[in-house]
Amino acid sequence: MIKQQVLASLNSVLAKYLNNKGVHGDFNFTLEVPPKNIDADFAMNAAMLIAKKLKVNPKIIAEGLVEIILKEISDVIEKAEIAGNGFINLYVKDEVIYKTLKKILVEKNKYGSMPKKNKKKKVLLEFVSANPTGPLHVGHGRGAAIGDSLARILKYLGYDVTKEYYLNDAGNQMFILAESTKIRYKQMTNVKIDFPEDLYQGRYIVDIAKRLFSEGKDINEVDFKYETIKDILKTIKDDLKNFAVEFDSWIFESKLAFVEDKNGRTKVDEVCENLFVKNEAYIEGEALWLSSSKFGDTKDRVLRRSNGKYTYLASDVAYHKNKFERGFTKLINLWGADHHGYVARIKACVQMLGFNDEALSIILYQLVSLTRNGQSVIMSTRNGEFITLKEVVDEVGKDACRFFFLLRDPNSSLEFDLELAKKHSNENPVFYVQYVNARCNSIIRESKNREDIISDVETINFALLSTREERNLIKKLSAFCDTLAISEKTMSPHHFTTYLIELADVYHKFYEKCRVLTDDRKLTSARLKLIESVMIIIKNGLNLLGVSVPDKM
RNA sequence: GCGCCUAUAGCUUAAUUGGAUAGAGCAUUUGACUACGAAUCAAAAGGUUAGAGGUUCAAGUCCUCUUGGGCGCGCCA
Repeated sequence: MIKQQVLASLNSVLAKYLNNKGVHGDFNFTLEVPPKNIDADFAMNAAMLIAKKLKVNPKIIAEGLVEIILKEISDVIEKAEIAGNGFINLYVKDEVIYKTLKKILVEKNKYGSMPKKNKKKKVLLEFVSANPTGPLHVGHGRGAAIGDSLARILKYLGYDVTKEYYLNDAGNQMFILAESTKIRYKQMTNVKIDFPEDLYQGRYIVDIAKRLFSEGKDINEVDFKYETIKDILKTIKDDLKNFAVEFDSWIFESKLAFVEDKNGRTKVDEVCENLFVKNEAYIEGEALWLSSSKFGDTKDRVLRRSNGKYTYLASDVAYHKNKFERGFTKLINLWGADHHGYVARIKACVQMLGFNDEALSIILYQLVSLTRNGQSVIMSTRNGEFITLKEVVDEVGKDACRFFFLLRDPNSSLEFDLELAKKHSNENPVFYVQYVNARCNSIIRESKNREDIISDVETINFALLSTREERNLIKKLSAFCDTLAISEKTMSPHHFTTYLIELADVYHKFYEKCRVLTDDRKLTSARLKLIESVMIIIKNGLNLLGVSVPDKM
């Protein structure tokens, strides 16, 4: 918020300066937080950028800028200095800093948020979308955490977000799945039969068969595919719920793509014909091919096989068309990085359907590498040994698990050591952050014994918060808004874990140095307001990550 | 073989998207609890950002090459 205000003021000054010089064009200058050895609040790089354009010495530009800054916006900037290399170091007026604090206290859980006015930003965020062939594993958990947090952040910023889970229930994997349950069922009826290796081995299949068997239905009357998917889906939904992830919309491939209308035509028929007519698809060797190489794919892809059956890609094209038809203007797909080979072709499809390439963003997250006592654990839903999301959540808790998943850039691989995650100790950074809230609460509880506390925000003298630690803390609180901005820009929530850890660090330093409850009534009141703000921001930040905030630990 | 991603301290990693002396946590060493929670703080040590070139006022970040790692290359989903 401080940064935004300074930036706005500087923009107006800069526009005036450039206008006087007769220079046109955009200068995307930035305000940086300077390194520790420099005392200033912000550093601006505008002089270098302008100097480059005008081909003059940056120092001359900087001198001119400093002069006009001090003249025009002295209500915001206390001091401006030129650094040797052309940076302008800015010192923000105390009033601006304190105003932020007031804003946080007044706006509370809306601080930094935008009203839901961006109707044009109707976002469809599709994530997890794991095939219903087994419970979610740890890798899906990362996708769930990232997607859900991203949705929370975008909503906070005023986007109209729909979270969607797409179920591939139409492929021949489903046949194998149904067969797996059926054979398990048969084994229970004392029929001697081996369980083939290429079927799903997991225990959950046995459990489903058990349920069906206990219901006593005749084997020929049971719809194994339907029953198996039903149970697995329930498991998936339960696991997600325990992970604080809820979807707004569930889309079944079978229903979306393969249901016939009154003329006996499906959506896949429609979209393939459409592409053929548009000359984006052609027939060769009796198969229907998509000309995806025209739009950057490495080769063309089959939509309909020579045997007349559609590929997975075909129904996916229908699905993406459907997304746009439902009025979404921005599609975000969150995929595991092992699907990267699929990006080019689906992007090609979007363009062939007549939509802007930018309308679809595909975020890839690197898979979780799971280790146990240093030994890597192979994760496969087909294998006997795999670690489910539920197992990890049950062991380390929802909060630690989510925080852990959100700790890294999606594009960087995440090492998840089960033994380490199981440890319920302070090695986990989530405790470091939550501890801030616990400490704050403790002080608040203690302060309830006093009757001389000033609670009205307007009568508080914030100028008493004058130590370096206090000023740093307020500035860090204000950086909540910057974190929102960068998260939006990069479409990643991981900046918030980093931010909260940094905020916690600054808070603990403040805590050591500045005692809150003292004999000084006015100072105590001001500091109590400061920690109230800290609690608001910690809570807001953790909410965006889907992590809860205990008052006591 | 082709394509995408990636390489930062002993380990796990961040870096406001091209900015100043590359930040944290864990592990190691040292110090601080008779006032609000020591799940904390203060300090030390740890780096040629895989290597070599290039672009520019400025490169961990962009470009080229080399090397190591991950993943993907079906008329599977």
